[in-house]
This record gives sequence, C-alpha cells and structure tokens, in this order.
Amino acid sequence: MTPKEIVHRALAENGDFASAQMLHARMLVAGSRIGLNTVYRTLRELVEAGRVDMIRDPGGAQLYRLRTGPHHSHYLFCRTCGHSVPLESEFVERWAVNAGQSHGFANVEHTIELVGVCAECSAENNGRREG
Amino acid sequence: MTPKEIVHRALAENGDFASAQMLHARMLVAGSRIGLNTVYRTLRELVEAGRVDMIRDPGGAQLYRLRTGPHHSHYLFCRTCGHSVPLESEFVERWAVNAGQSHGFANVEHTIELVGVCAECSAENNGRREG
DNA sequence: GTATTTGCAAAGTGTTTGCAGAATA
DNA sequence: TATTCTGCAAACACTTTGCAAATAC
Repeated sequence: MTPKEIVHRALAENGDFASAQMLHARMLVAGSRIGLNTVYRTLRELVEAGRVDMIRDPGGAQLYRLRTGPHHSHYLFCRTCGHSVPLESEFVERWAVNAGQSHGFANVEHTIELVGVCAECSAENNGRREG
Repeated sequence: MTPKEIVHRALAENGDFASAQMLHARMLVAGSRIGLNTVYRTLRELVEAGRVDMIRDPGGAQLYRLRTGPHHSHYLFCRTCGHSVPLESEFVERWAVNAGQSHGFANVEHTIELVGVCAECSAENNGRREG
C-alpha cells in the first residue's frame, strides 16, 4: 500500500477533522509503517489537489478532512468532540469575493471557521455553564 | 513606562497587524527593556479585554492589531505588504450565528480571514503572474 | 544505474511556562 | 514583609528539512 493510499484511507476512516499526528498514530496502530513527514507531505499534496479541506485548530494546529463535494467547504466544528458539519456557504463565498474586489485586492483567499459546541455535547453539559 | 503602555504604544505606532515578535523587536529598538513573554502576556490580555484583534498568519503565527471600533472586526489582509483593512461584516456575523443555530450548536465563535494582494502591491506586480 | 520516494531523527518556528530578582504596597 | 510583576532561558507543540536506505524505472 502506498503512503498516499494509507493516508487517504486514514482520512476516510476518520471522517471528521483530525490532525496530522492523530492520523499518523492511527496509521501506526493500523499496522502501517509510515513516517510522520510523509503524512504531512501527503496531506499537503491532498490539500493542494483540492481533495482535502484543512482548518486550523484554535491552538493553531492544522486539521484535515476528506472533502465531500467538488468545492471547498466551510465547517462548523465542535470544540468538545471534534465533530464537524460542512456548511452551505455560497453567500459568504460571494461576500468574500465582493469584499476583496471593493477594496481592490487581488487573489483573495478566505478562511472561515465556526467553532462551537454541538447539540449532543451541549446536552451533556446541560446543568453546567462555561465561562 | 509600564509594559502595558509599551505594548499599547507599539501597537498604536504600528497600525497594522504585526506578530508578537515583530512588536517586541520594535520595542527593543525603541529602547524599551521588555521581555518577549511579557509581550505575549500583555497581548493576550489585550485580546481578552477586546482591545486588540488577533488573526492568524497563513503560517499559523498570531498577528495583533489595535481594535478601531467597539466591536471585533474581520480584515482583508495583504499577503505582500501586510497592510490590513477592516471590513463591514454585519452580514457574515449574522450568517455565522444562523449557521450555528440551525445545526444546534451553542457558543459559536467564528474566525474569518481574507488574504489577498492589495491594489498597491498588485500594481507593482503588473507584468508578473503568480502561480 | 539514475532518479524519485520514504523514514528516522534533528532542526526550526512560534508560543508558553518556571523561577529568581525587582518593584510595589 | 508579603504580593505582584518582569525578564531570562528553558520547555513545549507542531511542522519542515537533511540525509541515507529503499524503491521504481
């Protein structure tokens, strides 16, 4: 099995966003002999090829997830369990393009991340308040 | 001059987004004796107090900028010269809240960053193509 | 046999923490 | 004197790079 396949499989089995190191650990547990640098390299390639979406952890770490549709998505991410939901984001896409154009900016890329607590995790914390 | 004043002044003089280390270097150059950890600490406090906006560099580094208005802003950031423009973002703000609610997420925070090349930098690169 | 790919470990980057000394009340 | 704040340097987490062995053509 080539590294690319190993990484792809790990992403597919994981489903949600995971860090390179998490994915690497899983691969090792699954019996694959693969280096962390290869995982990073492959993930970078997949991101560049548009087959994987990448977001940034609140701590700054990069998290990866197999892209579901043909376009890049923005996600709603649960800070408690890590579950993520792709969003219908056509509006913001357009807003982003507009904002760039109206200020004379070229080659505008955007990063949009929503982080909260999903319904399930909220339910578990019913009696508690955070903050 | 207290560290808080030093940091605040450096932010004010810089105007645009700058990393903690850049700001620290400036302070040293300006003759202030201050530690990098104090800069980080103070910046964190200012962010928590809502007086400074923080974004993330494409490389993951944290950049800080004195907040201009009463609310947090989103910015259009030039990847070439580092210049930033605060955006009118009421629309996305609402989109973000909506997206969170419609999926049952609570305490949703958002990160929205637009990175491109500003008009001036584009002009300088007229004959060139990137990528 | 040459060019590419891989894995290990070391280096690099940005940020946070531990602790002793200085300033303050 | 007790408390808080500050700076240095070390620790820390994540990512990238250097290099030799393995693989492919």
